[in-house]
Amino acid sequence: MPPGDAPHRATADELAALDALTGDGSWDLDGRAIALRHLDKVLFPATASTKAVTKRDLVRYYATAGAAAVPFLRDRPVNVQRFPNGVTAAGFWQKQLPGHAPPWVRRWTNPGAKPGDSEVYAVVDDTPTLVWLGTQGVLELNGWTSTAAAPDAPTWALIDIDPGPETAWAEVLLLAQLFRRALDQLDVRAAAKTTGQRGLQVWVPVADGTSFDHTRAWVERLSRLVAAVVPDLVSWRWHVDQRRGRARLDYTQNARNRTLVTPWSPRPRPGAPVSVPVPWDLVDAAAEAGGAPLQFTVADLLAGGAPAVDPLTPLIGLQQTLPDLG
DNA sequence: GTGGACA
DNA sequence: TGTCCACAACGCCTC
DNA sequence: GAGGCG
Repeated sequence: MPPGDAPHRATADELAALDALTGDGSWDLDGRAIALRHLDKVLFPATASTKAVTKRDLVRYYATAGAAAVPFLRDRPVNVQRFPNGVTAAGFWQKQLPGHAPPWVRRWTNPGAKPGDSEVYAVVDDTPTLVWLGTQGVLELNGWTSTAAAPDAPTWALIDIDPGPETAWAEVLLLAQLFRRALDQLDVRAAAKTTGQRGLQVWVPVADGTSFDHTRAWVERLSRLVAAVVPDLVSWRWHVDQRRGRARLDYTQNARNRTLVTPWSPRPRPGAPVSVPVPWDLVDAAAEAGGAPLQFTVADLLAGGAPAVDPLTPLIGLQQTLPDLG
């Protein structure tokens, strides 16, 4: 699929065919035949506030959310977290694409792989590939920050607000707002997304050719400026037990083959939370409400409960030079 | 979820 | 034939 | 250099 083309979103007919499948079968999605088994297997058990999510639900989610998620994955190697027996059983990371993947899954060979390293990565260029990963029990996708064409050149600078055990959600929101204020003053465009857990991230699009050394140093610098405003909320200690429960602003993810969870990826946690881009006005509203939750689940999104606007998609490919921070 | 290495 | 097993690993930091 | 950290 050429870059810029809208990825496929499952049609009503395709979804009806998925619902009608009993037992093992093959599902035709956008011209690709996807083998499906154990569709009623529970991958996320029910919680007090959520219903169980089955493999059929997950496939349906990927088939519909692919239209939003694939633009963030396209042309990038992907690292995945797999839970073939559901989120309550042991899972594992996978980088190397198994040889039995369908031939239409795009492959990228890492020229920087050392002996013993993963060499062949999947590239999620279309919705059927995403759905196939779902059939393999992929419950979290981590796309590279750089592209297959230029693996040493990030396209995003990533700000990761990682709360400690003593960090309140309202404080996470405050930190995000402080980043936003700083970015506004610098005339830098960026958008936030939930992580599906307790943190928030701010993604900053950067111009082609920017280096990881540059994005990492820039995010560290900006994070230290923000932390100086609220020194009691942030710790710069390396060891967890020396952070006194405070938040960490983790700039070190800005490196080759270091990844953060992809927008619209589920998280392998009870309730099937999803990492969702959120407009700044939603961050502000949650903060003004004293720390109202900003949490979206697979079930919420299947029911059409996403924010009305995805503020991150319009930033894809924005050629932005990071300003000098003095 | 799947294939490969063993018994 | 069945059962066990693998399926990631970089840069930063402290000691 | 080893090991924690994410």
